[in-house]
Amino acid sequence: MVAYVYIFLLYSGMNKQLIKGSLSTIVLKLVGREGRMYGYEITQRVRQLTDGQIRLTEGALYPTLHKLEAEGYLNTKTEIVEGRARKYYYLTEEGEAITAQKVSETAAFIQHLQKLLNLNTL
Amino acid sequence: MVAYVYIFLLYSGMNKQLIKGSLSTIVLKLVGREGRMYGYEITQRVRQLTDGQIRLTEGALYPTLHKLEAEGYLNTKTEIVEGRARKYYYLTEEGEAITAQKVSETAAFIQHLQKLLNLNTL
DNA sequence: AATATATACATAAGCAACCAATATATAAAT
DNA sequence: ATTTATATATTGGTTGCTTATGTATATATT
Repeated sequence: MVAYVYIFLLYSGMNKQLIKGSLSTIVLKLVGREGRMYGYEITQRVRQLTDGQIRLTEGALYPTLHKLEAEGYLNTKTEIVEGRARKYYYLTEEGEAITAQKVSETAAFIQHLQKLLNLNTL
Repeated sequence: MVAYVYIFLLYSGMNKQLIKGSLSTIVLKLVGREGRMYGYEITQRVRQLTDGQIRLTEGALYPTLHKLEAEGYLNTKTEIVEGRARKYYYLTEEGEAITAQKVSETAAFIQHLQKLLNLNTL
């Protein structure tokens, strides 16, 4: 007799739409605190720091990185590592300033959200 | 002689993009805890609870209310109060369930965001 | 040798959510 | 008479994200 075990993987779908405007802030902050990061590394770091619950897709990340670079908040340096190109991103001075500003705005917004949703009392 | 006082109102513009997909959650939660609310009242409550820092515009609110009603999460009852029509919104049973779910998802997201932005240590 | 997985960057199409502006209308205040 | 506050609603536009696709190399598996 053979026992068949059916494993149902229920992908929650709850992963969706949870970034919403805070993506550039997250990217800037991560790059700032690690000194330099490349795109793929950022996706993995976000996944790791959120226990796999937030998955940063490339379609969202790369346009955001390019935009932040165009705005003068990030600089790049491409290196070849193990046969593959890696594009490292660094904060510019302006990038450091805007990061601090964006992080504090997000912190304020979180406070408001907690008040509106009665999360303070939890 | 007449002294003209020019008052320059500098609208910060920082009000922008601060709702971030949490609008329907906020609306549902507020209506749920007050029992019933009408649109204008919601805009004023959000403004009051956030010390004027989050301004919920009508162009965002009314489509959201209509959508939540169409989805079966809100019911309405129109009353005439002091000559003006007021459209009160109530949570349906489904609305109560989805509110609890959305609030806990938002709470989880806030936790992730705080970790990514190093806000825990503040 | 062939295939799959992980690494690494990137773009295109499309949709949902939000903002700014506008519209209508009544009541109260100046 | 005009402005402000109350009250609901729509339209047009933009941004930000998702899904899907594309390219390419290195490593692991079969």
